[in-house]
Amino acid sequence: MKTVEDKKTQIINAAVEVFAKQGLEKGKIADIAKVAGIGKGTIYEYFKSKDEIFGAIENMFIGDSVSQIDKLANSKKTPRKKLEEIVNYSLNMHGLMGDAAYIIAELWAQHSREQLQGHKESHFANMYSYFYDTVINILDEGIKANEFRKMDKNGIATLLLALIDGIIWQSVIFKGDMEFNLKIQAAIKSFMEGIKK
Amino acid sequence: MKTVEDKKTQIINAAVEVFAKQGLEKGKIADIAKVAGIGKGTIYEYFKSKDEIFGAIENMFIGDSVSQIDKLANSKKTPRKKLEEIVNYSLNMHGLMGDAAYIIAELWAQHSREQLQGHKESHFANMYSYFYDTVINILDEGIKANEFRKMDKNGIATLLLALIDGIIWQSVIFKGDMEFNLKIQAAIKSFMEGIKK
Amino acid sequence: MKTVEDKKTQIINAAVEVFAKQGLEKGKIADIAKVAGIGKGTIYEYFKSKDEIFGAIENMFIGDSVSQIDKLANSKKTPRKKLEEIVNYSLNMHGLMGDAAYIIAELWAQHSREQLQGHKESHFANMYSYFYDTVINILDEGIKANEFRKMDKNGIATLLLALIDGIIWQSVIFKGDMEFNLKIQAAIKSFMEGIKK
Amino acid sequence: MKTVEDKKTQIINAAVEVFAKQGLEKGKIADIAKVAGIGKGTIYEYFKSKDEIFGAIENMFIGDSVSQIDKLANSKKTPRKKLEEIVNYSLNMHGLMGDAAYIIAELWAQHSREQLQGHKESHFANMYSYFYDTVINILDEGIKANEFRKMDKNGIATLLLALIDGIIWQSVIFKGDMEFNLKIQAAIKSFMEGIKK
DNA sequence: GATGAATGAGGGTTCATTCAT
DNA sequence: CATGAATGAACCCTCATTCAT
Repeated sequence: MKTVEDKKTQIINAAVEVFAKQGLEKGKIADIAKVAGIGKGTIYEYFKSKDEIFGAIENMFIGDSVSQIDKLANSKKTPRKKLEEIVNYSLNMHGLMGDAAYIIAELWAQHSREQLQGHKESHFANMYSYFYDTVINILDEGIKANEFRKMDKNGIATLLLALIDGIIWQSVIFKGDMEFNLKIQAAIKSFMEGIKK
Repeated sequence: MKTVEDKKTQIINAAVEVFAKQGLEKGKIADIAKVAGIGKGTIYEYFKSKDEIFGAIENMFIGDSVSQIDKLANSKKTPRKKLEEIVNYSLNMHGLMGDAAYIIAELWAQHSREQLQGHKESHFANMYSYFYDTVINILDEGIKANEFRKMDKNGIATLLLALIDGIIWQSVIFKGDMEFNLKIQAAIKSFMEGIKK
Repeated sequence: MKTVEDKKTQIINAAVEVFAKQGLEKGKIADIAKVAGIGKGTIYEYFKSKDEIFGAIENMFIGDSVSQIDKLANSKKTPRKKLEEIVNYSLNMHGLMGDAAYIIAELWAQHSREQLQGHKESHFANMYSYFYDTVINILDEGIKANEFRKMDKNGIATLLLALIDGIIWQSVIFKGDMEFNLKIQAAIKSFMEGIKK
Repeated sequence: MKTVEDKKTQIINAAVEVFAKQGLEKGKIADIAKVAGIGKGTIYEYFKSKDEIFGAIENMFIGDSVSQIDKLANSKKTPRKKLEEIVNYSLNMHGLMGDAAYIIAELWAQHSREQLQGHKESHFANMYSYFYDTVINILDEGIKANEFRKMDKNGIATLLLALIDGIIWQSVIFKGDMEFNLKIQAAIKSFMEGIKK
């Protein structure tokens, strides 16, 4: 039995596919409908507008990311393992979300523009602050457990988050380049070396 | 006396202003003309299409970045100083290019999409490879000069580039947040500490 | 026990309410269903199309008007009294039919257009001719009864019908204006004075 | 040389033709463009929206009517002659404005609806008040000139305006019916008889 | 009979591009 | 060269109607 939520998900998935291929603005509602295998009008039974679809994708991405990071942060693993898994999750996200990275980039830009113009608060900024706090906690934990050396936690946390973003960002461009994946692994190792006791 | 190049620059500047405020797709040719203080038709005397304006902005950005990095890399400074200045240049770029960061993000996404679909080669990827090689050289230089410790150069270079991108990316969101600027400085310092001898 | 006719009436009433508020074209079937407290699909069990609902409203209006005028015309009152009551009935119709006056205006226009284009005969025109004959008869009666002076019956009948329409028409605009109501009473009195013996 | 005003008039004329034939809502912008012999987009160079076209038609109608009535009221004719000409002008308006009567009816209904819902003040109501005052003045003039008998001016003025509206309204339905025209003439004559000294 | 989810034709509006001046 | 009036393809969204349940 299909619930409303199922249907929404079906549409969102089609939308992600279409927007990834054509871009947020060029992606047509008609195409989303075709991909979802439903009629154009049906989409409007579940979303008031194209903008609302944007919002839903954004929320899905943010929700998924937060819950995933949460799960990793609250696991029984060692701090070092936690950090590695957070980085790897982010790395894999591109694969997990399919081509969603393009979409996130555009939503991000769009959102930031609107935020700048005072239209709305940034969900992305909130997400960031949350991730930042989470990383700080793990670092603390690691220091107390004598696993990490004493460090400027703010600097390292910022470095780590920037690293993750940078990797995602670049992976958009170097998609499918095997050599790039090796470089990333090397980068992560170098980072972890830098903070270990 | 206005050369053709001057006029093109005038249009590009107007385009950057408009696209930054409205986005690549929502930014209208009519608005660019208005901001540039010329007629709508005149734009088409200098650019064949809106897409060509996108390309010109992209080239300008890549050209500026490459020449700037080049200049820094070939200066007489110490390797450590060179790296710091490269990072700082990138950091300031957001300020230097005004609101161009939004635009770059969208061009990037657009470009990656087209690349994925086999339409054209990625200027961004080329730019990256170039930056990567430049950083590797500086690291090499630093190790030989006994300024940097022995390290996995590939990992560290990748880490550095990702750091730069991540910072730019996040600065889009945290624009104007003073605390964020402090965190960035801390992150850079942490990174430099990690590679020094 | 609800008969089919009851259900139709229920729908018509809802339709009148909706059309009065939103107009014939802007008034949505979905809203009618909501107001009627039934499902959208149910409306199509009783009416083949939106146009058929228009027709039903029109028929109801014409039927109500004709039967009412008939009743008044065939009553035992004096001719003068009859005319006064016909006018007053029309005057009150606006109140009786709620906001139906707007609807009638639009149906009228729509109908006239279709008639002009040869699509169908005008029920409104038939209704008019009937009213016209009725008034002529009452005038005759009044003249014979020595209650009305000799007159050009055609002219006076036309004048009276136009007066009624004009008042309804204007009352749409001056709805709720007390002063306007006084003016109308004065107009009717003036008219009656003009035909009395 | 075509001015902007000329172009607007050209579009309005096409719009009147289209709306008269199809109705306000069913009349398509595309059709207006076709009738005007211009491109669809061009219409939006001169009018912001379909609603603005409605407004322009309304203003044209009201402006024309007011200026015409004004001219008649301020002429050197006798009061009786003035009234006759005002009535005749209104009668002819249907012919003068082509099929505009249908349009006016719908604008009227639309406008009244909006007014009722508090959206805007009614231009039509203002026009009415103006006509009313004008007629009162003429009646006054006629009484002083011993041309009209003493009367309830408010009643007679209201009667006259209602007569005019009623005639226009009915002429929509009886368009082209010669007998109807005779009846109207008879009605006017009857009215004039009723007020003469 | 009753329902409302699904549909897609249709229309208002936008805007990149053209071209006559 | 420069212009901006004109254009029409394109697209979002609405809503009357259908039909499986």
